[in-house]
Amino acid sequence: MPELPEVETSRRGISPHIVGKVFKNVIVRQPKLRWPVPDNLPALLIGQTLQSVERRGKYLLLNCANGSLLLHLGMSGNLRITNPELAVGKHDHLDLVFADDTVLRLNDPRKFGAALWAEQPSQHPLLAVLGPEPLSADFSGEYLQQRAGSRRLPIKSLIMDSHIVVGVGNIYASESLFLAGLHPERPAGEIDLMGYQRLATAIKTVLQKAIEQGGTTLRDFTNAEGKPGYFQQALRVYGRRDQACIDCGEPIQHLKIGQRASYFCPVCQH
DNA sequence: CGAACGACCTGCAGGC
DNA sequence: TGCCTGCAGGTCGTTC
Repeated sequence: MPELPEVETSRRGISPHIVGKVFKNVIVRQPKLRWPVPDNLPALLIGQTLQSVERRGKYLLLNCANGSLLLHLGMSGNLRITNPELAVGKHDHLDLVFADDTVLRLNDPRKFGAALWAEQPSQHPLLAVLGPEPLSADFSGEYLQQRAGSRRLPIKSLIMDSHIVVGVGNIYASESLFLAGLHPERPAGEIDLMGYQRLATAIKTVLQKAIEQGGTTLRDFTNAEGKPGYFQQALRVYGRRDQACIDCGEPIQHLKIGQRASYFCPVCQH
């Protein structure tokens, strides 16, 4: 489910229900996620007040006075607000129960997600190495060009590297490159400053728009809502193999780049 | 150092 | 209906 807009949407969705409340119970049903869920997580959280919910890249930080719970949703993770009466389903791995019986529940079929503890989140090894937030002023064409140096890596792989910039997943990478008119296989070191400025702007535009749309995702999310989401209208290339380019009519092409499906217009992108 | 690739895990669609 | 293959929003760790 999640790229940055989906994680941000989750953050905004859960915050009002849980911030300021006291952890009453922590139920770990499946500790084997991407990394083991710490044994002492209940002891760390119970009795603490949740002070705020922040996002860093695709991580959510549930901040308490004694440290932060880091949540990552992997490929298939989902958070929702529920209550102790509602039946526990398959892949409901973690429940955070608050004093008023509000429950924040993590469901993650593929178990690529994570629930970790950090006393100082910014120092945590997974967070300390992350690149800038794409919507911040730190992220610019100049920055991208500087990080690209003379690397031969395909540009799509570069912008999906969280050490370079966080939050650009497989869908939005294809979409951003289309907006910027850049071929996804272009070696990063070959792109000039103007190209990088277009790309940085495109990434910001695509992510911002997706957040505004509520970060709708591909299958599940839209079905549950019963509405056509952001993607049906707004995806310009992703998943549109052999369909006409919205700008020039040429069939959208499909490639594997770094093991990931990539979509682009061979006429509009160079 | 950079680049490529396997690994983690489940569910689903499509072909036979 | 059932079996098999390939594919899916992420990203770390290993190898060359």
